[in-house]
Amino acid sequence: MLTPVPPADKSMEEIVSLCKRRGFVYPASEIYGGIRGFWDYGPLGTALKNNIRDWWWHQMVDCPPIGPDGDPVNILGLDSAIIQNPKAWEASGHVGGFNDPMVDCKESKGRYREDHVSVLVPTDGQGLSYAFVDDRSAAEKKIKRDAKRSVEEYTLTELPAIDVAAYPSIVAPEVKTAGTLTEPRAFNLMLDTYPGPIRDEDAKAYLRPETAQGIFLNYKNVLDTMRVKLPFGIAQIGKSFRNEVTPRNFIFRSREFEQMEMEWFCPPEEALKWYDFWKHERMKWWRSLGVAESNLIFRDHADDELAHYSKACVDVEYLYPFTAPNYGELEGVAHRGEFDLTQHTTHSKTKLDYFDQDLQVRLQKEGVDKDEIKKRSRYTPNVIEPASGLTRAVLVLLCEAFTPTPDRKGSDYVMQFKPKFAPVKAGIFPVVNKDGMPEIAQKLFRELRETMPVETDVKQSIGKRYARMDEIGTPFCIAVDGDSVTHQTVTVRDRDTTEQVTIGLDKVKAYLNEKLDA
RNA sequence: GCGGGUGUAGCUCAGUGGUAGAGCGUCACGUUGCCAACGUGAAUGUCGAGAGUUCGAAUCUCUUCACCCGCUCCA
Repeated sequence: MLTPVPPADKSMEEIVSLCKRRGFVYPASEIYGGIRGFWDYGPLGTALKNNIRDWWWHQMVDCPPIGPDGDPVNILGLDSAIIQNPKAWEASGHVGGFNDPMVDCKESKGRYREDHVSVLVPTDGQGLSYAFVDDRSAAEKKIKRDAKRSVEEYTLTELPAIDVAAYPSIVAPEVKTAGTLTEPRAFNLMLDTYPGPIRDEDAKAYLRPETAQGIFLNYKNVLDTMRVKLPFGIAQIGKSFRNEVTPRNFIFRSREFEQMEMEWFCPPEEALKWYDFWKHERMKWWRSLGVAESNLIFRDHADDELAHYSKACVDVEYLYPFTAPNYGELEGVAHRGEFDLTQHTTHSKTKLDYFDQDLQVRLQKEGVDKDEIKKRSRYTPNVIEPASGLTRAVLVLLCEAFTPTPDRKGSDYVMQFKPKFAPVKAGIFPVVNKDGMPEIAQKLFRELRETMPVETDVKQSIGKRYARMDEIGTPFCIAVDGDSVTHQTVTVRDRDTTEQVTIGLDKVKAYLNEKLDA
């Protein structure tokens, strides 16, 4: 068995190079020089991604876990459009909140949101102005010390109200000299597009920055058409797009990526229970991918870190080679309260509440007052959202599986994917390309490929063929030898131990199926 | 966005102004009896892109693009 390698000792450069060399991930539009923040998934990367995606869907939608009270949970699938009515993004807060113009300071290298910067401007218009973000006293000190004037002679103005032409006379926060601020630049976090044959500003629409909103937009449809009761979930997997300021770290932060999100709708008083439930279910799921426990942690968000919509949030984090010894974000489980449904109710003028008939009946039995029942049985559900990156999951499995093998003669790397997620499940090789062996291998190959991705190869030495399979993480290699001809047996080689077992030719399929199911 | 680094074959890299290279990988043929064996042969490059200097540029200059590291940002 191979010794596990700590993520900090793995080289991203080697991982990226192996991904290219073996067809996992290519730089997007490489022949044109690439494009920042975009990546293409090659044949093996696509297979790996699909395997992870299918497992998520299987565990989330088709065969979800039993809930905290011992009842089966109900989650429905959805595939909403990438482009929605732009008003949806105003309601969600993405249009208003993330188009903030930023100013840079050439001196301090600081970057500030324009609307966060305040400026003390001399009321008489003579001399320099002094800017600050939080620390007004620092600006006042500069006034006394450098301008040698009284603070009373200045008027407080917000930076957005100041003309760019006046910037040269502004002393930026944290610096002493004036004129170091650049003009404000808009950072559009959403990519936009113009549906329709004519480019018309009024037709501007956005590529979704998250799949979640498509779920909220269809909450009422699902409720009206699918005979569901609270609590229930809606799950969706799909592409999202964000204008990341700095795409970095291979496929970790890219401008086009794929998400797996589930919105869990529940009565407000149950929200914390479900938050806790999904938090731990999600961690279980990540472990089920074959990720070592020690490489995964929870990180609870501090209150001041919480997004505008969120009441509580925890990240599942992974020990990426490029963040080590720190962990980096992988999945967020957020308690979104009723924020989203309320926002969309307000903006769309469509009721997105829930009439709880079970509660109505229960309250009637308890003899609760009629008006009280009416009031309490109609409410806006709370939402718990486990949201993870599918493309980040691919990255995690690539990093986790990547194992340099200096001890293994000739072989450089083994990708230790759990068999369930390996792009190729088995290689079928005649030990030599003669004496009836290739024919048997070909027959076995044709039989296995009916149900699973397998490869066969008759060229070159057997060792070389094993090593090639190791590098793409194929868990099993089946060698057809002389005994296959005389006794109808083959040997199955384990990728991680290189140990071999001899089994009957007719047992191969069952043997592999058992291992792949684990 | 800032600072630093890098860009030459699929991968790793050598090549500092004068004919485009190596190792590995890939392919073909031979060999083969379980771990990148061996032999012979072959293909593969607009030297990231564009412009300039020069008789001549992978090499010098400028611009640009991409990647890496550190800041910054990250609903």
